[in-house]
Amino acid sequence: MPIKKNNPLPDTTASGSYDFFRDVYDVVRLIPKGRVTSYGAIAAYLGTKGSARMVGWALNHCHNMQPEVPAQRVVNRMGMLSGKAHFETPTQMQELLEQEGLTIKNDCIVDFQKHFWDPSQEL
DNA sequence: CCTGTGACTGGAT
DNA sequence: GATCCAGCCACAG
Repeated sequence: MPIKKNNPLPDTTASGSYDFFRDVYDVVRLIPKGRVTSYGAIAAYLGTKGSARMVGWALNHCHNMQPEVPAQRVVNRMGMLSGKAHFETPTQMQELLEQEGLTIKNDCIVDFQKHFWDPSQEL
């Protein structure tokens, strides 16, 4: 179930209809430090299972978002940093994760399963 | 309105 | 196993 709480994002973006985005950002912000989740898990939690791409697409717009979204904690189901290219520098995503106590090897989170955080199970 | 494009995923090949 | 393939759906042009 979507979070649907009153979370007034600065919005702007003219187009309106930012419900999906807002929900994605809300869930991502709830990911505990040092834990990670997958696009699919978030999509499933929001009730749009199978639309993991939308989650990734939403995160692609999180750069100008306030408050900031810890997008580094969202990776694909294999635990790979598939979105690192979309950060300010290609190494920032890995560095951020390492700062949170995770180990990255070959763009892959070591013991991904161990640090996995499933919103539909934890929330 | 129609088309192309994804920070993805699960099942088929 | 590794790869391919087809859904997925919001958005920009």
